[in-house]
Amino acid sequence: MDRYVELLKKKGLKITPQRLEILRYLDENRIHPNIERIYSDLKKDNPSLSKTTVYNVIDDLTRADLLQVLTINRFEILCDFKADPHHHFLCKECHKVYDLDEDFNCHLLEKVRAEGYQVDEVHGYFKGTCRSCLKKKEGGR
Amino acid sequence: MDRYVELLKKKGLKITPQRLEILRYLDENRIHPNIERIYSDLKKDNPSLSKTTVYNVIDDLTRADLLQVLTINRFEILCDFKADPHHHFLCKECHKVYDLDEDFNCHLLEKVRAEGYQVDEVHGYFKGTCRSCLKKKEGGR
DNA sequence: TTCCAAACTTGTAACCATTACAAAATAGGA
DNA sequence: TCCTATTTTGTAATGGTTACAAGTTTGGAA
Repeated sequence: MDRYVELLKKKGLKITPQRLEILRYLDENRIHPNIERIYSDLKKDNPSLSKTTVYNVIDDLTRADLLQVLTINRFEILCDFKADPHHHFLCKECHKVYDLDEDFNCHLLEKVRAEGYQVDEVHGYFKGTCRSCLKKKEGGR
Repeated sequence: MDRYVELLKKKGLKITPQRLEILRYLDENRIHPNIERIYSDLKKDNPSLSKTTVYNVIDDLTRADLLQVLTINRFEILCDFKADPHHHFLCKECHKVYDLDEDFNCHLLEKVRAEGYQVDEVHGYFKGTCRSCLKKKEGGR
């Protein structure tokens, strides 16, 4: 069975050509495209594709944990096919986004610098549930 | 001399009441407010304040490295008075943003979990200049 | 295989945060 | 004190994202 059909089934999402196309596109093009880029690239072979659909599919797939959305800059949302968690480097000159080491490891910053990147900013964003909300949830049971 | 006057002077920015107010507000209220929050809180004592000014001042102060802008979520820009670099935790339940350990240290993730946070996502965003752009810049000289 | 309800896609219209702009006000050096 | 560049302000424009409703498709049930 197609790899992407399988991914969708596993998550209980319906199989649609649009979802398959977008999944395949993001898997095969690891360029962290924004919505506009995804839309215009796929529109070529799928003239009936709507931008609303791109938004909807990205939302669905992100909620299903098949993609992640990068908010690395304030100007656009970038989409990333989700395999192992990994970090990112945004070049402020060419605006390319590079994938970094998959681990949130010791001395990652030093390693990134050793690889020749000039690092001006380091943002670490953890997301989840804080202690007081966890407590509230337990209490609610 | 006022601490904030000094900061602005050091960066070669003109001293204006609006810039001073916003700097003071962000320094004294480490709540990572969005633009709307800054505007409405300061509007109380400065009825003539314009939202455009808040946008302008945040831009100026960020470019001068006195603030940093967090793009931790796709819905809004959060502002953070810039002291030492530090990381952030976004609670997806209450939407609070917590400051974390100042170092990009060994086993930060484990430490965050040990402190009782439930971590679902870890984003590491490095920003600067990539190797090929550095090379281009050298060549351009 | 056919049917049907729920889910999905599409296009348009609405929304709203951010930016552009021009006029008025201010800062700060001469 | 004066003058010019800079900053602030309010309004209007912009444009990415979302809401909505109609049409289409999916996939399970009969």
